[in-house]
Amino acid sequence: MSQLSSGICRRLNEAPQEEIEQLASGHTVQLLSVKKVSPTTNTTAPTDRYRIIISDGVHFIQAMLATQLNDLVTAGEINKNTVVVIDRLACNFVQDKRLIIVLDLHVVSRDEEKIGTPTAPPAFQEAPAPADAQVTPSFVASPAASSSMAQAKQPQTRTGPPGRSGKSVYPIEGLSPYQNNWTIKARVTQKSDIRTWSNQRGEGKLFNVTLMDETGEIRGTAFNTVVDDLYDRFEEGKVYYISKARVNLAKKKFSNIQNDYELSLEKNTEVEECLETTGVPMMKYSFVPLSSLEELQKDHTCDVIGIVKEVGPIGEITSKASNKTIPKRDLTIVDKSQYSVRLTLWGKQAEQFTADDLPVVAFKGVKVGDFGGRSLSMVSTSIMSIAPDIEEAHLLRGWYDGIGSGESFQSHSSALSGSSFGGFNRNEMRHLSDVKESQLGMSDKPEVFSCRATIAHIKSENISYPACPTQDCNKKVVDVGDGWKCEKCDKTFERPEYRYIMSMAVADWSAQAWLQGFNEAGLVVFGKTADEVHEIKENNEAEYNALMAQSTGVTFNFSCRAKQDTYNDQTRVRYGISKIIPLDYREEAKHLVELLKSSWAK
DNA sequence: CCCCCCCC
Repeated sequence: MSQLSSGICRRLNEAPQEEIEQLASGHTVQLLSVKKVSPTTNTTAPTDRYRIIISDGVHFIQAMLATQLNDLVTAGEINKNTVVVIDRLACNFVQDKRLIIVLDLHVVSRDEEKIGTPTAPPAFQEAPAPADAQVTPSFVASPAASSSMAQAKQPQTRTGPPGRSGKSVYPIEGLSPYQNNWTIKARVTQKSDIRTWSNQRGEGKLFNVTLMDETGEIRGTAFNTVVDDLYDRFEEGKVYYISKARVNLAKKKFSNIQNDYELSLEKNTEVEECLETTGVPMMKYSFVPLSSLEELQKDHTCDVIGIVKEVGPIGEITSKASNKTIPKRDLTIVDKSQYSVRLTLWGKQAEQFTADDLPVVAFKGVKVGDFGGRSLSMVSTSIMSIAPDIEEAHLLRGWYDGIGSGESFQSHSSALSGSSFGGFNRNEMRHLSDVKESQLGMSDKPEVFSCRATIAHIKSENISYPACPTQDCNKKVVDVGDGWKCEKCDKTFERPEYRYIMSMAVADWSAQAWLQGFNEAGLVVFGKTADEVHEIKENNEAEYNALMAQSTGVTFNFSCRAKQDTYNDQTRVRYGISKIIPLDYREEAKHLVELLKSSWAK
């Protein structure tokens, strides 16, 4: 049985803030409960938050799990009765309540019984709240109800750690709207240009910064006169103490920063450069190989690192929406996965990019597009770093200068890959009922979708046609007695080459649909050439029927093209097979495991 | 209070 750090819960419940954060590390506690906090009413679907109850065997207290630890819950690493060591925590004071946030922990043991019979610690009276406080928040208040609390004044009695008088440095991960007396120490990883806007609600100007510390990232925005005050104070890459900014709920739709909140930099916001920058990381990347870009959904963001193999000329486009002209420049980057992808720079970055010495460039938060299969584009929150001093960059440099420069690179637009050119995209799988209900293909242009379905029936009367054997002709040829004539090639051949043209009913759990398949589909379904099957059909009806029977009931992954078609004044959608892939059960199982681990499974 | 991120 584990030895718990008895007494720690009572101390966490009573100690003043500056002591709590020093109490933080090394205490062994048992989790009596790990529960998701009921979602807030806002519609932006913030990250899940977990409330935990920690016990030292004598007393128990409530705390919150930092969202960066959510994976521990979803992966089943921690749950009821898990014994853990708290490595780091933070404490928020919300008027007379304290909110403990566990920032880091590690598991000591699982499958324990509840240790001891812990009780709630004796009531403890915090320093009295100021008289102008109006709201008494519950333990975890809804962020929607937070604006009045964010204004609540708090006693300023803290002394803080050495290095900065009167201020304790607060982790970005722990920031919330419930408290306004904090100072973060953060690196500016990205600073936008000053942007102006004008709409029915008014006009103005703004800029954004992305701030990062060891615990997380947050976006900060300044408007109008604050732009004049602060824009020149921030320099990308430098570290600042920042305090007295307002913490608002982030509208996650508009940014890929991993934080439910964002900062509004205001008139009285304090910004002070910090030269002591140890422990403040330069940048956090999560690189994806260029080969796997097609697994990402269009419009999602990702981090990539590559060699800039080609620098396109500076160009200009005219935005359809705003009618503005914007400079652009396309780069082609390649990586170890032996793929290449086009990446577009905009504006100043497009104009100023000159590197022609095949540099390593890292990109954070670039947007995935589907032009040419897959493409990448810088957006305002993206960060480009030329020849960054990180391990991945050095490895890539070494690989390219050694063997990479001699390799050839696959582009996403090749017929073999790329979702918009007949590739199968697991992340954009549709159910057949959904395909039909959403009237895919009813618009002017064809639309593609992927699905998994089982062959229920193959129209067996006519599955192939006699085709011209000329490479890439494929036209139907006619029997002219002494041979087979192709009108297009104006040639007569001794024998045609049969090609599949088949119509088959497929079904998934939701619906059935008729799919049209051509030669490639037939080869996969029957495992024989159309010539061979034609031969069987002519000579052995029983064998032909057996082949048809054995080819039904088989499941495939498909990628299809839905297209409108008018025949006899009737317009309907036809689904063409652009790719048919036999199931790889190892691959399917791997995907299911990933699905079980994801928040979807909850 | 923005939130557009463009084009082919």
